[in-house]
Amino acid sequence: MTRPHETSLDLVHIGVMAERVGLSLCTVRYYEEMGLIEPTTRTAGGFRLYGPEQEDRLRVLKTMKPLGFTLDEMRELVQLIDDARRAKPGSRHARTLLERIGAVRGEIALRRANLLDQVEATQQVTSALDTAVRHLS
Amino acid sequence: MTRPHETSLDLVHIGVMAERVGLSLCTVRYYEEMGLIEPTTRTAGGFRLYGPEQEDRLRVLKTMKPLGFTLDEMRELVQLIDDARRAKPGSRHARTLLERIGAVRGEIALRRANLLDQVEATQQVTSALDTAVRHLS
DNA sequence: GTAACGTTCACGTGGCGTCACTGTGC
DNA sequence: GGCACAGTGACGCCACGTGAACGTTA
Repeated sequence: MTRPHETSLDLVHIGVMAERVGLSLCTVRYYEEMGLIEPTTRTAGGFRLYGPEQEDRLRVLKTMKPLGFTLDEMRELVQLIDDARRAKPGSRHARTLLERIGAVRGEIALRRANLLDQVEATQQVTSALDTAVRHLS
Repeated sequence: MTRPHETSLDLVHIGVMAERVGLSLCTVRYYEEMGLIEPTTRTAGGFRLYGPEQEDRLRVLKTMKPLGFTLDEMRELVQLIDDARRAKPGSRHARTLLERIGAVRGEIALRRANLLDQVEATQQVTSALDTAVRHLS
């Protein structure tokens, strides 16, 4: 019934969106300045309004961040996903996109392996602490 | 036999040490400026010389870094380990140190859990890529 | 109308990287 | 004595955080 033209109903202010995805207002605005994301629209007074697709985008960005990617790389990735969404399946363009996606997946696997290494490394720190504990008691 | 007074023989320059532990010269010098570590001694000309115990210290610092600790927190930790090494076992001081060590271990466990969460989170990014791949082929 | 929330702009911060230039060590 | 290595500044950078001063909205 209620199909108010075209645009979605659940547009939210930056505060709500930031809270939802777990990023600070500052970060979201900075990501916009760096060209990683844009609000769906703005109010007459200039307030940013975000729709659900922006929420997805922000979630992707948030998960990428701790993997040690730079903002440039993160922009590349979300761009890539966007392009893929819009590309004609099976087309020539689609194939080159598939290749780039493969490369990105490789990068992610690498970072993931690094994270696991770091997890193991924590053992060394705790064992250093263990030594201290044994000495003290 | 060879007990050349007191000091150890294998003192190395900053370049060698940095290479060994996998930190940059800049980082090592910066850590010194921040009070996290000091060279065992210096040459007459002013070159930094590091002994094995400094290597241990740097390794601890290097493993702590990716856990997201600030330099202040890292300084606290290495100080703590130092104090523990020097404290009289079973003493009153030793007990308070043991408490602080326990707290630090808790913090490390927390960071470790965070790392593991991030590892899982990579799945979400790759699955977003998978969706794109399925769409393209 | 009044709080809470938002805007832009400018400056600060942490943890280094990067010169530039000079001084050491083998 | 020559050449790599090291020394100390000073400045630059990224990814935000932190106000200030002011406008918007439920």
